[in-house]
Amino acid sequence: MERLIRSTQELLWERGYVGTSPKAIQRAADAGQGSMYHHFTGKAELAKVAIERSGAELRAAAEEQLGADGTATERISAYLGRERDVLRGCRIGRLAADPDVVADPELRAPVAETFAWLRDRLAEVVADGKRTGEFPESLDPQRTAATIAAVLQGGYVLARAADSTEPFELAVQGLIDLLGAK
Amino acid sequence: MERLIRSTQELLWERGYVGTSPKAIQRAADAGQGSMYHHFTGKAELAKVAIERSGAELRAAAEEQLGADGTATERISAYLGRERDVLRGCRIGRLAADPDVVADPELRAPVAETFAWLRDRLAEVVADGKRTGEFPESLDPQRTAATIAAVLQGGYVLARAADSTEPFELAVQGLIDLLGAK
DNA sequence: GTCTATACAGTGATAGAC
DNA sequence: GTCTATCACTGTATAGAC
Repeated sequence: MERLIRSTQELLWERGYVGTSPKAIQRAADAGQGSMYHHFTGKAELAKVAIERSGAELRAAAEEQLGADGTATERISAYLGRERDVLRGCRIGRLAADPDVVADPELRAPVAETFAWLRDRLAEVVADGKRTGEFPESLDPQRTAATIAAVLQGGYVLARAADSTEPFELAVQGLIDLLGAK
Repeated sequence: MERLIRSTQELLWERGYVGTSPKAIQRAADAGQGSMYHHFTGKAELAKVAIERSGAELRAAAEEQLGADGTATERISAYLGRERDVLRGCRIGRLAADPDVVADPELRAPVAETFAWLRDRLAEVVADGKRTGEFPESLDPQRTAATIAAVLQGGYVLARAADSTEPFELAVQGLIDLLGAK
């Protein structure tokens, strides 16, 4: 059951919801049909559990940099620059491309909540930076947070399209330039 | 044949490559099996033609704002702010999430070329803005161009995840703030 | 050029044995 | 709890008639 969830997380990351079949999950988890349908009502419920867990992992990973000691600029730079498997893309952002995920409120909810949390958390850090004078009073935390999150998600898209991490790194560096040159 | 290509463009946009079946294409195009397999060797070749066409359309649409009269700032703002069906996402960027597209050089090529063109074109406009003094000498055109493209692509991701255009608009506005506040 | 027939693996699930 | 059997259907394609 644990393996079913973890295998589903991996497959959703790699192939999305539409591209992931129950059979593939069972194969990857080394479990039979009966096992999967005993623990879960079907593909959708299993995916929901897997997405929720991936969302929690993403939040924990982001909090490692965003909640660390240091100035707002340092924390944001650490978050932007941390080790990432860029060409694999974002395990959560990837699901936003999936029509069946977006169409099903149960599946979309954990995706929506993860990004809502991330944007709020980034906005807090930006607001911290305004208090300390790192960022100008004119900077809008909500907008800036959305921009930061979007650069990461878009960076993944550009990198996968190019089959190269370069566009991701350029986009992140361009953002850091813009944030710093204030 | 024309209808086959156009239907494939629509379906790829909506459901991606993995989620689009030959049968669905035929249904949408109101064409039979024989017709499709007469004109194309299979799903992959038809998709390649469809992606190439969508890429050309994206370039033409972008050039409408980026190649218009006006300052660099005006052209970039017009491009960022033009009418978009945000919740549908980007017809090209969407394909970067598709494992079978990224894995097949024939399918990935038009996606890669479209974004390579877009980043170059944006970099030209940024360079124009440096010449006119709108942007500071310190601004790196390649990086900034990647950031702009990433904000759009990431904005789509955040918007679809939230089932709302708001995150897209916030991210774009945040970018405009950062570009303008120089 | 387009149609119908056919093929064979895979999808997503249910049923019942153990 | 897990296994195997079965099912109706779809995915992707080939073959051959018209």
